[in-house]
Amino acid sequence: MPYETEHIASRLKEARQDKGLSQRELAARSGVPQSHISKIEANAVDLRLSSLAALAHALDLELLLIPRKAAPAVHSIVRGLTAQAAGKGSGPAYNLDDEEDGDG
Amino acid sequence: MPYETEHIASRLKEARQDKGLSQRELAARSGVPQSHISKIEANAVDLRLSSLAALAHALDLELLLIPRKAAPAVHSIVRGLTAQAAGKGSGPAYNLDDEEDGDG
DNA sequence: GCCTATGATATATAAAAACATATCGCGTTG
DNA sequence: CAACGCGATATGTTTTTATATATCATAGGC
Repeated sequence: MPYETEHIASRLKEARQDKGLSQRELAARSGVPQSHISKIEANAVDLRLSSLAALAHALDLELLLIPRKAAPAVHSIVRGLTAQAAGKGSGPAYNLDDEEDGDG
Repeated sequence: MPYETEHIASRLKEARQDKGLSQRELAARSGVPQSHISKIEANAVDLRLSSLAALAHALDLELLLIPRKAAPAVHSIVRGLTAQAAGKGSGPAYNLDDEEDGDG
């Protein structure tokens, strides 16, 4: 029974687009064929860990296994960094103190 | 060129042992054969994402792709939770203030 | 000693990923 | 209109995973 891998696929696509890369450019960087990247991003293939690692590397991403209960905290951290990167120099500074609060 | 997948293999083994499960017990919970789990934990196979997801689910782990620059902060979070679980009721409370320091 | 459980290894088979290569329809640009 | 780049799709081949099943050496308990 497959557990959710859709989030991996969409995360890869989102990261590629955030970096302004085309699938062909990512193929050149990662060594994974463009046609395969298309399938991967559509979650149309059960890809190998080595392919995922190659794509993650090319997109400056880290593949992690974390305790499920740490996931909310980790998502907050990541969201904070993403917002910081997006609103560079304009948004509020990242607040470590707020971390344990959690946000809706 | 393979990028590091060893950390995934060792993370899976560590989580299984932390839960006091044998490979056969994990096989029963995840649907992945014990002989395959042995290879996976030895990083002797380039496993499929669906297999990884099944194992992660059985071990209460979440598979995440995060920005590389968020990795140190995330590792701190996870270490804090792990220490908290290990030293439940006896060790010091988890200190958020210490997070940014980082430890060697 | 016997029994049980463990993790590692072996064998054979089926299914699918990975790859190379090509091409398509679509949108944009000049 | 032609050219270009995009993502999606197709084809054929090779390699590898995943599986079932069995067995091994080792360790522990009785």
